Amino acid sequence: MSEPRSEFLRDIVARGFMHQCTDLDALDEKAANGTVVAYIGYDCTGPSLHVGHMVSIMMLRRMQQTGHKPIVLMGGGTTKVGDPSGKDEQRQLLTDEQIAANMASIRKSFENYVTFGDGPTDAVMVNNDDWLSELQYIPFLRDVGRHFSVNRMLSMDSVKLRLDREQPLSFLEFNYMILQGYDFVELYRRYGCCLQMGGSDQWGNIVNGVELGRRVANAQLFGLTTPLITTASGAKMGKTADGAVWLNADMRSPWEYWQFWRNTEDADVGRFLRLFTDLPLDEIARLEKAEGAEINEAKKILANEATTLCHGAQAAAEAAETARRTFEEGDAGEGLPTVTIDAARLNAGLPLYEAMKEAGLAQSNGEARRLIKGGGARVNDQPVQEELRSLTSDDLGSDGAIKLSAGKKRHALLRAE
RNA sequence: GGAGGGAUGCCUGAGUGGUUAAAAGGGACGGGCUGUAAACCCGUUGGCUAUGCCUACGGUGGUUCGAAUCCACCUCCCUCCA
Repeated sequence: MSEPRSEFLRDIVARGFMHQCTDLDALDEKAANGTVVAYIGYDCTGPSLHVGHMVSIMMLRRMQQTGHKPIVLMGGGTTKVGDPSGKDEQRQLLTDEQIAANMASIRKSFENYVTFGDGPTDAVMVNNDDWLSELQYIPFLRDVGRHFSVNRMLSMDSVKLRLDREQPLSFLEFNYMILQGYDFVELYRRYGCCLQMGGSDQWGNIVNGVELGRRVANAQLFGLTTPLITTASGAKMGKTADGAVWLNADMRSPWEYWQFWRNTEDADVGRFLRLFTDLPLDEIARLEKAEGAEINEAKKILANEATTLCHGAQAAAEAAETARRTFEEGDAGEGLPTVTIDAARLNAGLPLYEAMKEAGLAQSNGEARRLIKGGGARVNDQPVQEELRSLTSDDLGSDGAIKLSAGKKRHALLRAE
């Protein structure tokens, strides 16, 4: 197809959100002529989403901005069943209260990206437990199961891969695609939802839903997937030194969030600006042209924009200022993660490794000691030689804090009281 | 139901009685070079009250001076046969 007619598709194609679509022309037609209701499904086993979810979250944002209605589907029902995939990571069963708490927490994050409400283009959040838990086995098999050919299910990638590798596949798992397909039909009936989006790994499941909709509801449904986002060096995006980059501020501070984006590889800057910020495309084109060290300016803009969306403009500005003082002036930025310890311990001489552990710069004393031994630790920007160096009140700077560093990028302030 | 094979550190995967906190690779972290980038080179990679102690090779018991390694039972997985 040439240039899409609808603003929605034009926007997401230009920004790199498009991977595959079941019927791009027909969807374009529909989006150009009216409001499209679309959904993306999320797991709710945890209280927060992370950067790996950002592409789909931004997708919903783009939708709403171009006049359509996003639905956030939470997999409360499927969570209850428990996903048997992954051999050492069987999901613990969560109680209804935990699921409700997780949903509420995730919804708070979403509120930064889409507007919830009752209007025609307001977002809604729904839980598939509302209908999945009501299902009755025999009627479900008769109404929905009859439309799934086992022959075809066996040929689906997700299944075939498992079988080819001779890995186990439980019947429960085998049913996942059916339940997911059913979600789509249910959302169509309840909200007139006609588009499901998701990562490229969801393609098979999405197509199943589209098919099922045609068969049981005679509906024309659409599926659209986003590409899997990896960094230019091929790594899956969204992990750092200590795990996932969560969106909730209490799990990952805005400062760390800002740092995550600031540390983007050169080759990814343009792509990420298009995907993860609202900046106009022509401005991004200008920014990504920067050569050499100048690209760092674009990275700062990326970090500012992404952090503003997630944590607000003030938090982003504070993180940027902390970064400027810490990295460009070699100063102890006020906004660095700060831990407070008992002054008595400092007076008595606090082993550096212990302080580093408590400041979150190392997971264990041993790791901290290795770090020191390897020359990666600094106190007030002075490299540390002795592995058993102790901190005392003499190390306190003029601002009453000791700056601890692990490597060049991870810093923390230690205050006594 | 029968026969055989397997379960090792973050992951893959060696190791079949002591020198094994466990080869090798990956990943991750740190150092060097840089631009808070990539690539490359080097180092580190169980915990602790740290020249020692503790925990660890699916689980529980046992044999032995000594077990990831041998035996018994259990759990889970795979293959073949019914």
